[in-house]
Amino acid sequence: MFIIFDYMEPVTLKNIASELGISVTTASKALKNYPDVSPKTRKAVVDLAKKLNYTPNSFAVNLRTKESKIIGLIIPEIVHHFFSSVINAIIKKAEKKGYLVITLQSNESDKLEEKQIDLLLDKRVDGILMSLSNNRKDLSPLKKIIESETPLVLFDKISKVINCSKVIIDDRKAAYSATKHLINSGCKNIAHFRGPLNPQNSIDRFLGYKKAIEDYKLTFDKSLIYTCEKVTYKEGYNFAKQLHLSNKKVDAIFAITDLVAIGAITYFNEANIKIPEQISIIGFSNWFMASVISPSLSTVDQPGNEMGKTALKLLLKEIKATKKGKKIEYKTIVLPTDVICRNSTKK
Amino acid sequence: MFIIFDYMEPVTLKNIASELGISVTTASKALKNYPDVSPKTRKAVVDLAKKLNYTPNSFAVNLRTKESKIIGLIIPEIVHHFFSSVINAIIKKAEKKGYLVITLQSNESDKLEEKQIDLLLDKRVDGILMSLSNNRKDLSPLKKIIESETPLVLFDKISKVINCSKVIIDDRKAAYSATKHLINSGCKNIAHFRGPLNPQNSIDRFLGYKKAIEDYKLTFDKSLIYTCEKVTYKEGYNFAKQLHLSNKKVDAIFAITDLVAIGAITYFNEANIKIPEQISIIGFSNWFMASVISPSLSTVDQPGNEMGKTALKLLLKEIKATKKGKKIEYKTIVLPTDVICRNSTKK
DNA sequence: CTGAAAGCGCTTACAG
DNA sequence: CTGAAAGCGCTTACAG
Repeated sequence: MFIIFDYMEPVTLKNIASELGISVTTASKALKNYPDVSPKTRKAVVDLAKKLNYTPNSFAVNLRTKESKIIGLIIPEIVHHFFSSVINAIIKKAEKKGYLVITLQSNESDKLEEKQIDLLLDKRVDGILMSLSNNRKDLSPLKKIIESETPLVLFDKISKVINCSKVIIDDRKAAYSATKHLINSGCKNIAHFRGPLNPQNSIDRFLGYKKAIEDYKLTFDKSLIYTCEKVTYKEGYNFAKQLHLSNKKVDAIFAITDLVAIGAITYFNEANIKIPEQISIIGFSNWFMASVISPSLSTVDQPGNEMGKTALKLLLKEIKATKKGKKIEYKTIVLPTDVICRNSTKK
Repeated sequence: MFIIFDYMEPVTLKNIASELGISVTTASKALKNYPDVSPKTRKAVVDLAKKLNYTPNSFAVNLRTKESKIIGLIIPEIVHHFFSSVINAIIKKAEKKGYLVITLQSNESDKLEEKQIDLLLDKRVDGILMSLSNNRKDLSPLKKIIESETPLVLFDKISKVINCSKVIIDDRKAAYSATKHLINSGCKNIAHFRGPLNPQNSIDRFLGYKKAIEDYKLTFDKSLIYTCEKVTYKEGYNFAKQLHLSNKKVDAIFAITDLVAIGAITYFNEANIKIPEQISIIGFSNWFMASVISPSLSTVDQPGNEMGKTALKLLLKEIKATKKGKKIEYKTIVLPTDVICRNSTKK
């Protein structure tokens, strides 16, 4: 045969068909294992396809099947151990299931988050996974996703009023356990470095803290609540300093996040305040660093991997159901957390 | 008018055209600002498109234009501060330029890496950005990318023999500076916790270390070289212990990575060895944690953000050139690094 | 200024 | 078992 393919042009079904003197239809069916193709023809097609390194043009496949085989993921920040491990789990599992993942980072900006939702919808991703930015108040962008019939699963930072599947931890309970751990170890005046006022997350952790204080007959003292706007290391450091210089009687801190807790630890180390003898500190997330800082940080383990996996599993199920035109029933899955005792709290 | 669109069906150009009684061609041109459309028609189309929330079907656009507007990114590990910040920069900048990013993680497995290359090529991404896994020896998968005419830019962990653009730091020089910093502060017996034997990165850092030792007339001692297979915290910890128990005369360590350095710091802290008085430690990367650990870790700043931005910039340029059928000239960009002096080394 | 037509590369219902 | 035809939803060269 003297048919030569320009090696730059990708091989198409048409090439294969004409090379073999058969129709595009048959070539397509042969490669897709349709039963109504003779073994001989099938073999010829498969062999030639392999020889020419044929791969179906995904643009054409997408257009025909109306599926992108892409999942969109929007998170507030990648450079954050918890989210890194969530992404990780999602990407890995998606790949196994034949999906690729487009990741976008809202940077805690609700405007950007909205644009990113539009980008993903325009791209016609098969489903969207989101952890909301702290400032999200207007929920219409989320409703837009749902109206577009694109399956949506929220995880970690969710909105209770949006009607979709969710994967979360019980922040209130987890914060309760963390505070209880401090109380059980003998602490009586426990400060809380909380997160911003809006996100459900930080509200729940605050409420869990408060509940524990009250249940165990300690006095809730509003002046021991410090509100981190950005939830940074720096804020942890500064509030620790502020607390110290205020001369308030405090023997423990429950911080919204390990990062904030580590900021506090750094300050107290510098100020020569002994942890946990003079002040106990417990964080939240079980970031890798928590085990490495000195003293090592007691914290609440937040299962990032598990959360990513679970969220993706739910999403894929909904994608499948949607494709079949089935009604989706939304689930909210609550993953368990553990308090991890290290050296920043007393035994 | 009584034409009603099923609200579930996405709006197409055809819908708009028939609603307005014009052709699809004209509707398309109107939205794409072709000059040969009357202002009146244009306005009608644009208004209706807006009213109906029309967005072009990207599958169709992709198929027509043969562009996916997606960039593929393969890195060894996401949960790693340096790569997180690279991803970050890439995603942000890509978004601004109208591209979305599919991220894949090779997990240091060359087999997986190959599969992922195929996935991205099958997806017909417009370009690929890669940082190679440590085990990459067979370069044919990379050549496959190049043969497919998909622009490829390697960053950080590259292969010198592959003919494509690259963004790197001068690892040898950076390691030289780090070692020199130890020497200048009075250290004479400097151990090196190096990376695996294969990756160029770890070879170069080793060579930079060795060069500095020799230039400054210290004796290079092979027994002071410890090779991390996985470049983990644990290895840093264990080698520090091994080194300590060996009773070798050593007053400094240059570690391939902050993570390894922090492992070492943790061991020495536990063993009550004073840093930097008894042993100085310098790391590599300037991971966030380096500034927070105690003592804070001197290190080499590796500009992740800059690297991500630069790599993407090069890639987009090549994508544009390829589209125009222009010849690409490959560049290798070397980004500057700095030694950051903190408290784990003497002044 | 407008539109008919071709075509991107597939998939699949249908006819034979 | 095979293939002609329609169609997914766009874009664009071309004719008028």
